[in-house]
Amino acid sequence: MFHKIPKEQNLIVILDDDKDVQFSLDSLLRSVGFTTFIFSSTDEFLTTPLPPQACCMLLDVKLGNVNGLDFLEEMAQRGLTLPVIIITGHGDIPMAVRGIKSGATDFLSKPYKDTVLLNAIADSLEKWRNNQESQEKKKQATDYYATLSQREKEVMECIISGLMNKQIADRLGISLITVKIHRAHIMKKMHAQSLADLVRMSEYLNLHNKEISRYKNK
Amino acid sequence: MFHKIPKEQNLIVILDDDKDVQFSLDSLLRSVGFTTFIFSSTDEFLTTPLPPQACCMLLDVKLGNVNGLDFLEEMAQRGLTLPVIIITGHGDIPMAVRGIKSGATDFLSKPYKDTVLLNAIADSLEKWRNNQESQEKKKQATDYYATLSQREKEVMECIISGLMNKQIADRLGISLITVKIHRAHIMKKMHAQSLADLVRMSEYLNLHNKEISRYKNK
DNA sequence: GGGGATATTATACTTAGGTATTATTGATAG
DNA sequence: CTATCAATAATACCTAAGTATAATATCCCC
Repeated sequence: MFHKIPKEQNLIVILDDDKDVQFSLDSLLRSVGFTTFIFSSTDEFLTTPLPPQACCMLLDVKLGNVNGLDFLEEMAQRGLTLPVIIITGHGDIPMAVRGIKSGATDFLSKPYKDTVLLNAIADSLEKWRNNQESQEKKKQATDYYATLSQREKEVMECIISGLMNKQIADRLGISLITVKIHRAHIMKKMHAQSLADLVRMSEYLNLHNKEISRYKNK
Repeated sequence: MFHKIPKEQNLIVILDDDKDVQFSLDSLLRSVGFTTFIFSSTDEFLTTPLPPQACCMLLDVKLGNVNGLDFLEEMAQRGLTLPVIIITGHGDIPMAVRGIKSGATDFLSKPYKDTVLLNAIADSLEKWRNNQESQEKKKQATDYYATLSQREKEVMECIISGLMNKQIADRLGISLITVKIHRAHIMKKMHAQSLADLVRMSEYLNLHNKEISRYKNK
């Protein structure tokens, strides 16, 4: 199934291997003004670049020989943060529990009313909007961090641990002035206006030793 | 399954208005080494101080004329972070979805096997342990923050916004030296070893203007 | 082999941050 | 009424941080 990638807002991704379901979901969503982006398999979805306007996915539990719930967990592992509404023909409570615990924003069992689906989508949109900001920050922090050299990353870890330049110099076995230069580069590359800024940005990264300062003497 | 239940985490809270259910849950849990703390109503639970060993709650959906799911949401609003396993006699998917979305760690519909419940409790314990650390940090940060005077709180907001002492002095209309003194008091009262520490602690608080520094000139 | 990025260091200077001491004022609790 | 705390401020001193300039060495790519 080929679709031109929509450029509009409010793009709903449909991942379902049943043509009839695809058609009826597509009809409903288009009738209320959404754009759809339809996939029949997880592979098809994963190999297609997703437009940034994508704000919600409708995911079937039964996708050929792929379990939709397994796939949901795989998405999370891949860092795909698109809100997902799970739709299933034969759902039960353990399945619903697993789906929500895996991060789905809703779990709908057929038959359901159109309004229920549309409400679920509205909730997902809300969640999407709320996540956009922190997602953006995380992405930006990650991108900036990627431009740091290895040494700069080491110095940055020390900085956000609360170490003084002198201590950093000792730890890395370099001179004080070198630390200062690295530090200046870090602030510039990370686009941080202040140390407080840098520390908050680092919270979006996965830097480990955040608590060194708590164990240092005095 | 439970090789050893730590004494610090052995208390299961049961909130169910059915005496028979209370008895059977109590028997099962005691047989595997847990201690139980049984309540028949939400009022009874809310008015009784909870021992720190409490690590998990088993919550019935039907509590007289109180809806267990409503109560779960109320608990969250009151800041009660005890992991909750919902148990119900007549559950359906929407109910399960709501329960998990409201923060329950599991949703069990009768009849269920004992092992299912015990597994759910084990998972809750895991969650409880993971939450303990950040809960502790948040509580500590909040407690320390509460000891700050009004002026010190104002200065602290400026500090974590990334403002320099001079800028803080201008903004608050006080002298540079006074800002420095406030700052020293803040670091001491907050038990922060470094500015990075203070910024991270502030993340556990609900201080608003974290992004002032992004808008300052230069 | 030259250009560029990275890493390093030095000197010199400026600004920012932290500490100690002392002191005044106003409010509040005992 | 007095003691304490909060808030303010001045002086003086010291340390930490930041900036500018210049220089050296390595490594990799074209």
